[in-house]
Amino acid sequence: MNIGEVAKAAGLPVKTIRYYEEIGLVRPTRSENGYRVFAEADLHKLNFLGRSRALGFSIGDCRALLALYEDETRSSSEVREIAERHLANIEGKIADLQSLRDTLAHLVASCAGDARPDCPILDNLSGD
Amino acid sequence: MNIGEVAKAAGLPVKTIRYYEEIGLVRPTRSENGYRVFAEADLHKLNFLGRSRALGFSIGDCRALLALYEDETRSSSEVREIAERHLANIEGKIADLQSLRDTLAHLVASCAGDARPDCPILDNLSGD
DNA sequence: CCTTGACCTTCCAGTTACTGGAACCTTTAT
DNA sequence: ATAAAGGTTCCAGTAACTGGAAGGTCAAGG
Repeated sequence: MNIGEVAKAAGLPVKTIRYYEEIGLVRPTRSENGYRVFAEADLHKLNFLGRSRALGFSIGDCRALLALYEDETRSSSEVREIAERHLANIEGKIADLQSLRDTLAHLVASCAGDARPDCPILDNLSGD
Repeated sequence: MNIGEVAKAAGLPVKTIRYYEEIGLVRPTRSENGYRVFAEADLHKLNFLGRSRALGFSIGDCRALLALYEDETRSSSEVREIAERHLANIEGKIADLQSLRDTLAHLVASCAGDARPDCPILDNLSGD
């Protein structure tokens, strides 16, 4: 398969796949004309990467997950650890954002949002 | 005030303040030796920026908010619009992260996390 | 007077994970 | 013959800083 075909099949942009090759996540061969040639295994890897990224795993995590996936002697605890760390991370982000949201919601609610210049939002930002 | 002093007062890293000058958010004068000199108004601005950034506003939004803050003829609706857009943005992010979290939590819960290689997390990533 | 240490300066590179674009080559269809 | 569609490489840009190198300035101590 050429890159366009594999991109469509994996649901990833062509550019992204080239980038993944550049950082060593996939290693397509090359045909005589210099075009990348992807095997089924490469497509499988790209699907794996697409799903991992969609779950928010960093490229580093994806690399580790892929290595574990290909390591028959892995222990599931290694995988789980990565996922747990990521989960904790996400929960932290959610908490941060919720706190931001609450603050912002209060500020927005307190602001008339009309033609007058008085604005509790600006008052708050400027230190009350 | 020199940059170190104002940094401490505003609770921002020195590097950040230099960066803010570079992108035109503050315009300290210079003393004869080339050192930046910050007035009270600059400190006030930096505090404003610090609070805005802490609420998650982008630099672009911060610039707009600062301009509105300094514009006596503003209407509070302009401020409120920026805040509302930001709030909606954050709510979108929260929803995305919550969905990720739910998926991840299920996956983590389904994985034994022991010495064996069987792993529902990897199964899921590889397309079941 | 000299040195030491704390500040200050500028400039360059790196971070994350791509994305856009230019310049150019290959293949396929008309 | 040519034009469209697809491929190639390489460079630059994104957001908002952050780290580090090389070097100037200033106040205090011996």
